[in-house]
Order: sequence, then structure tokens, then C-alpha cells
Amino acid sequence: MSQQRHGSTSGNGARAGAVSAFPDLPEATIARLPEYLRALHNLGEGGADTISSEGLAAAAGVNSAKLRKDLSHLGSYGTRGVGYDVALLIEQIEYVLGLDQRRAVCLVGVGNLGHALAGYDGFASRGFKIVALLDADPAKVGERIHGLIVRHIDELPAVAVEETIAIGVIATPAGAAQAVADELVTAGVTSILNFAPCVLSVPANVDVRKVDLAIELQILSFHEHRKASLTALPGGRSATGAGNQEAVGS
Amino acid sequence: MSQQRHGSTSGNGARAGAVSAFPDLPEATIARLPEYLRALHNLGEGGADTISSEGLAAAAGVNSAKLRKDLSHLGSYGTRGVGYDVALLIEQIEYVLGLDQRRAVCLVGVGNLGHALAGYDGFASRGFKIVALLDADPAKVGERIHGLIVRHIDELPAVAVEETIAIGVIATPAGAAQAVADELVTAGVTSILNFAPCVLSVPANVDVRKVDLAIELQILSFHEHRKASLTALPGGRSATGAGNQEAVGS
DNA sequence: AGGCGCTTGTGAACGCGTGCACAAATCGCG
DNA sequence: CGCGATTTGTGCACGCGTTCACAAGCGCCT
Ligand SMILES: NC(=O)c1ccc[n+]([C@@H]2O[C@H](COP(=O)([O-])OP(=O)(O)OC[C@H]3O[C@@H](n4cnc5c(N)ncnc54)[C@H](O)[C@@H]3O)[C@@H](O)[C@H]2O)c1
Ligand SMILES: NC(=O)c1ccc[n+]([C@@H]2O[C@H](COP(=O)([O-])OP(=O)(O)OC[C@H]3O[C@@H](n4cnc5c(N)ncnc54)[C@H](O)[C@@H]3O)[C@@H](O)[C@H]2O)c1
Repeated sequence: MSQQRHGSTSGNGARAGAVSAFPDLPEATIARLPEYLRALHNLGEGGADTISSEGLAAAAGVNSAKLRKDLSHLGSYGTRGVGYDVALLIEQIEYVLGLDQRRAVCLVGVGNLGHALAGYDGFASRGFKIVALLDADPAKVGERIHGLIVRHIDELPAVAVEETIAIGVIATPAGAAQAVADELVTAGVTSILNFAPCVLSVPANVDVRKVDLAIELQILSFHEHRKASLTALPGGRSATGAGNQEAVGS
Repeated sequence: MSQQRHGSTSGNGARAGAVSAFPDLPEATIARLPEYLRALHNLGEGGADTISSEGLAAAAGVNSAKLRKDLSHLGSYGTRGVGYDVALLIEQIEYVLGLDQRRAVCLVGVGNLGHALAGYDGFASRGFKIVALLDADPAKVGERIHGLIVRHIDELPAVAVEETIAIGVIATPAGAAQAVADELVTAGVTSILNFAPCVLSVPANVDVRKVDLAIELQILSFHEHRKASLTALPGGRSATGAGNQEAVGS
């Protein structure tokens, strides 16, 4: 039990006072903001100063109406007849996502996958910093990867004291994932990204997101199956198929 | 343009005749079926013969009503007062997902991430088989990884002839992803799993799914930001937070 | 055979997300 | 200074997905 949905359905919403008034963004919107952000960075590097909703939507692979509605939830940062100021919009989205402060990431499980993640430069460039690599295997402990030394999982509490860990990444086998998650929670981590193919039970105040390769492949397999059974039918050639672009993770 | 949604909104649906009558499953349902399948395999190995919707829902991390509705779309494979036959349900879900036939996967880009994917045993155990590893770097070509030899990307057409590729996986830098996608499509691949952080343009009959780490982290970052700004407010301790478990991929 | 408890399957209500279509707003130009 | 072109911001309607609640069905026990 205990796994609910994000549901910001708590009725606390925005009070009369202008204390902090955190924007009560729809979950679907915040899932797309990173995509907009990446598109904006690309456009900015391309020398663009302003961008229309149509242009940005194309770059992000979404409908322009959806994009405008998403951005309108952040406030009015566009100019009618002109478009959005790229630099300003980047700043706003980064603020909302909390990327203005570099967040510390702790990676647990330096195996096949963990090794690749540890060497990924896409972390640093997006505002994250891996501050610790942890593993239970004594043979792995001490190994140096991209300037970081692998430490033993038992040192997690110590690591948490040295630096406030914002996000814990689990890249251990499924059998160890729940135990690792428990330890992360005990150490004060309130956001977990789980690569192990299993369900995690965590307290209500902890956010868990899961990335599961096999699920993605199986969904694609379904559509292959469907397409195959369709082309084998009367209908005709193609035309019935539907392209898509499901955003999933990174 | 060109990127629409899955939308099986084509009105062809189920004809009067019982030709193949492919179940017109909601997209949200098929995204959860792999999760149910994994839970069922675990339960089966645990010696369970039958399982109630409540039990299976708990194992898969979802609401039991949702699970029953999902399964009801496949037909009536449960027994009232008893539950679902584990083996039968596994068989049915695997059939619907098209996992009864082993699907060939082609991995393009054997770098940091591609190396990890190539060595992942989670593919084989879920009904997939990597049949080719491709890369553009001459230094990588010829390398042996887990019994497969890395071949040059130019050999893709030849590979496609040798074996029908069901799914292409892109693990190249973002700059090369669109070109690789085009080559995959030309080679006849109609399902793509993209790890590069960019939007792909593909014909309407090709399915693309994307896995983006950075997006996952940024979503978690947002919730960290939100939680931080909440605990700093009058309210009280916690209780307002919301646990969750977003399924994403694998 | 009948009744009782348990579990599935589903009708109905609700809420969220999407997309259309347009009014409001801004810029540039004559 | 006013007008038209352009683009944002949003009210509204629709469809999908989720959840509740319960009738129908099944097995077991007496
Ligand atoms: N390799 C991939 O491409 C891939 C893809 C998708 C998902 N996954 C999943 O990611 C996870 C890791 O996969 P992998 O291929 O890297 O496996 P791996 O066996 O290569 O690595 C697992 C690592 O976790 C460490 N570990 C085990 N128990 C631990 C514990 N209690 N605390 C800390 N560390 C512990 C092990 O020492 C090992 O180094 C698995 O759950 C796998 O299903 C892997
Ligand atoms: N490493 C990670 O943990 C990680 C995580 C998430 C996403 N990604 C993304 O996955 C992709 C790969 O990451 P990586 O760390 O493995 O990078 P990498 O540079 O280590 O590997 C890229 C590989 O692609 C090959 N390649 C380049 N152009 C090619 C082409 N046209 N055809 C075929 N092969 C080509 C290169 O030779 C190289 O071997 C990137 O887009 C990255 O953003 C990586």
C-alpha cells in the first residue's frame, strides 16, 4: 500500500497572502517543461533571441496550443505579436524546476548500468552533480570512475552528512532495490530514480520515478503485433498506423 | 510536424466477422500490462497458483479496480470468488503484447550507454534478442561484446536482410540520432526506442518511444523544490506531501 | 440443496488533459 | 496616429482515464 499518485490535490493551494504561492502546475505540464527547456537551449545556442509558440512547439515535438497553455501556467512571459524571450523563458523554467540550485545526486549500484550513468555528462550539463558512487561489492569499492571513488554502501549516512543529497539513483539488481531505497530514505533522501524492475514502497513524502527498459520494449512489441495483424487484414496498405512520440524519461 | 499520438482512433475497430478482432486496448492499459506480467512471473515463481486482483494489484503497485478494468479489456480470464489463474493470465498478456514470438532488437551506438545495454540480460528474459550491434566509430567495429561483434552502421541494410528487425534502439549522441533513425526506417524498422535527448521525425507508421534520464531528474528536482518551499511555510510538518510511483520505462 | 462469503466484471460519475477557436494585446508601417 | 498583421493567453467542449460502488457469479460449507 502507500503508493499513491502525485496528486497535488491537497486543497492548500494558493492562500490569499503572497507568501510563496508555489505554482500548482498540472503533472502533465511539469513533465513537458524539461523538453521545452532543452529545445530552448538548442534555439538559444542557434542564436535565436525570441521564439514563437509555434516554433518552440515544433522543436519540442508538441502541439502549439498545448505549449501555450503549459507556459501560461507559469505566468505571462510572452509578448503578443512577437513570441517568447528565449533567455527569460529559460530562466523561468529553470527556476520553477528548481534547477537554479545544483542538486546533488547519489548513485547506488556501480555495475553495468551504473558505470554508464556515472560517466554520463548529461547530468552536469542539466544542473545535477553526482556526489557519490556507492556499491556493496568490496571488489568495486575503491575503484575510481570519472574522478569519483566508489565507496561502500554502509557509508551512505556519512555521505548524507557531508552533502545534502537531493536525489538517489538506484542501479542495483531488483532484489536489492527495496533495501537500498530504505537506506536512502533513512539517510534523508526524498527523491529516488529507480532503474531496477520492481515496485518500491516508500513513505508518502518520498517521490519515486521508475525507468524500465523492458516495459518500453514490450509496449513497442505490442504495437508491432498490432500493426502486423492489421496489415494482414483487408484494409489496404498503411495509412491506418499512427506515428507517435511518447515522452518517457532520459 | 508528423508526430501525432498513438491514437488508435481509427474507426476500423472490430468488424462483425471474427477475423482477428485485435483488442482495441487503451494506451494507458497496455503501458501497465508489462508491469502486471512481471508481477505475475514473480508470483508464479513463488509458487502461487491463482491470485486475486487485490494481491496482483499490490504486487504491481496499482489500484485493484484499475487492474480489474485493465484485465477485463483482454476478456474474462478470472474466476469470481477465486481470482486469476496465474499461468493462464501470463499466457494471455504475453500473447496480447506479442511476446509469444521472440523479437529481434538492433542496437545502434555502442558507447557508454550502449555497452551497458548490450550486456543487459533483462532483454533475453523478456522475450527480446539483440541480433546486431552497430556503430560508426571504426575503433569500435570488430569489438566483441557478450558474444556479438560490433559491425559498422553501413551494414544496417545487410543486417535487416539477414533477420527481420522488430525494434531499433538508438544510443548515439543526440546529433546523430535523427540520421540513425532515418537509416533504421529505410531498413524497414517500424519501432524505435530512443535514448538520445532529442525529438525524432519519423513516418506516421513508425512508433517511437523515448527514454530521457535528464527529464526524470528534472521532474524529481521540481518536486524537491516544491517540497522545500512547502516545509518552509506555515502549514506544519509533512502530511501534505504525496508519495508516488510513476511508471516510465525500463 | 441452499445459503454464505468472497471476488470478478462493469455501469456510472468525476476529474484531468487536450485541442479548438477566438478575443486581447503588441508591433510595425504607412 | 491608426490600421492590419501577428501571436499570445484562455474559455469551452470533448474524450480518456480513474475510481467508486455494486450486481452477478463462483466455490465451499453445512
Ligand atoms: N544494464 C542495463 O542496460 C540495464 C538496463 C535497464 C535496467 N537495468 C537494471 O538496472 C539494474 C542494474 O543492472 P546492471 O546490469 O548494472 O547490473 P549489475 O549486476 O552489473 O550491477 C549491479 C551492481 O549493484 C551492486 N549491488 C548489489 N547489491 C547492492 C546493494 N545492496 N547495495 C549497493 N550495491 C549493490 C552490485 O555490486 C553491482 O555492482 C538491474 O536492476 C537491471 O535490471 C539494467
Ligand atoms: N551514458 C548514459 O548514462 C546516458 C544516459 C542517458 C542518456 N544517454 C544518451 O545516450 C546517448 C549515448 O550516450 P553515451 O554516453 O553512450 O555516449 P557515447 O559517446 O559514449 O557513445 C555514443 C556512441 O555512438 C556512436 N555513434 C556516433 N555517431 C554514430 C552514428 N551516426 N551511427 C552509429 N553510431 C554512432 C559513437 O561512435 C559512440 O560509440 C547520448 O545521446 C546520451 O545523451 C546516455
